[in-house]
Amino acid sequence: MRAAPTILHLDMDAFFAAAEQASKPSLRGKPVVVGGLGPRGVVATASYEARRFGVHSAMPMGQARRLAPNAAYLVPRFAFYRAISGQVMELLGRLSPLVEPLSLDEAFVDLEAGGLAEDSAGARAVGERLRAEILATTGLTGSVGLAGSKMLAKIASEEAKPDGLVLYEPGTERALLAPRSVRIIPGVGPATGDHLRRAGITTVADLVEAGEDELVRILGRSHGASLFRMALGHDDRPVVAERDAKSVSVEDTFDIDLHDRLRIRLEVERLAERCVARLRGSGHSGRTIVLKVRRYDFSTLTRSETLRGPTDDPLVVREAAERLLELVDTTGGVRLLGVGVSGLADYTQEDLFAQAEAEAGAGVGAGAEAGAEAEAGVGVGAGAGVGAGTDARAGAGRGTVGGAAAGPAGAGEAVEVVAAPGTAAEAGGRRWAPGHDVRHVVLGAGWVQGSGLGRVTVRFEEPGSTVPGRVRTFAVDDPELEPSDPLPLVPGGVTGAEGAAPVTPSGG
DNA sequence: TCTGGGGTCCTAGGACCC
DNA sequence: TCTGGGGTCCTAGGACCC
Repeated sequence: MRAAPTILHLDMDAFFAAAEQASKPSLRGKPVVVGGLGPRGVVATASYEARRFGVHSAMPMGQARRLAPNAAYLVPRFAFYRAISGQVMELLGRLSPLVEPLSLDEAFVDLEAGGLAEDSAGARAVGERLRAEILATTGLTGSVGLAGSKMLAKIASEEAKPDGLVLYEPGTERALLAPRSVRIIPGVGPATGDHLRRAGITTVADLVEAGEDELVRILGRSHGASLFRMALGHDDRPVVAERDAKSVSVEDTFDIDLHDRLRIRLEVERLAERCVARLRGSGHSGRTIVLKVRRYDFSTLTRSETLRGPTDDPLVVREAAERLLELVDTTGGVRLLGVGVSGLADYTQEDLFAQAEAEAGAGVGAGAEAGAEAEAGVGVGAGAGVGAGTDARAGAGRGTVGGAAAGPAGAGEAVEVVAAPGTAAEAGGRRWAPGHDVRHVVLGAGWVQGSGLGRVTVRFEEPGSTVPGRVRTFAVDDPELEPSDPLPLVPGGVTGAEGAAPVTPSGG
């Protein structure tokens, strides 16, 4: 705990959805939902307009579509978000050497370590200036919480949303927390919340009254003790700039459950290769290989194997994953497979044991780098591409509706951005995923509004314009249309497409 | 149209060791 | 011929977070 509110928590507002609205003028002020569009997709972020319909993060996409049928549904563009995140983190880095990113859109900053603020007034000024800089640099809004501890700073930023700043004076913590639900404390989720409720504890004041011994009895040593401290407003966790990664993993949920044992094995091999590519990309090796299987009934199990020493050899990881698969009964079907590596060594080291084993096992590791590029840029990510090939497509594609084919969106215009659920029309290896950027030889920059039935519908507009652009439909194999990189949100800004020449938005 | 993907931390039992 | 007490490693599962 510190005497001045010099721990800052920044949380960008509806980040993915806001980034999409900033880059697509026709979506501003409209409900936008970003997430997996497949039959098993979930919502990653809903814009505030979509939240009014009851749509929220982690909700199954099908449910979101029922609640907000006229919202725009987009696939996430991670490379784009990462670029914006980089700009924001850069601004935070100017405030203090101690910046702790929690995700692409969230971070703690220790203002005391930065020497920029030593009292409430100073901290507030820094926070407001930061918000202005973020808006000017990215075109997006973020909310700021300031307090004497991480927990309170985070609660403050939540309270500040959207587009606000809240500062809690040190000393007020207990009174402030007392009437709130136990769920406001980070680390208290649905299960712990239920557990406590059954014990008659629903508010933070109840936690304090219950006392540490009682909480330890209910929740266990570690959780109980830390929860009691939090309830009192005691939290002296430091802002930590760099934390070493502890594990690397990849997983895929399949559009349709997998039954064929050979196919399952093939997918495990592919996942192992992707996992190693990521492991190597981060400069690590690891000792423990983990296979994750989610069955048809959503029950999830893991099997792991620890090697004698760390490895980053694709063949070693793949063979371990295959051995682990042999331990799992997959009758009934599999909806998810995952491969992970933990017990990371913080440097890539040649592992003699693993090498020897590999050499003994089979012709040494060719085919290794294969999956290496998989991660990069593209950002189509999220489950797409998984079911490719054999899996059935759900239903016939409802083609994009161009109801709004021309002109500015009048009030009430539905922004229909829909392809056949879970699909992105594909032609010549090109995927027209909803929301992704394209360029037309004649008409210029635009984005995919939807696709299906051999057609792709594009709205031609750029971040800088103030009115929605016009919509045109093309054949998916139209040679004049090609995928392109994101345009900067503000003139001269970053695009997420390294090396791409920034294009100044029209009218800028 | 029920439930993503990438992480972290904690618990608990058994093996093993001193 | 009924019991030890830690500490550490490994495995499996679960809660939680964004």
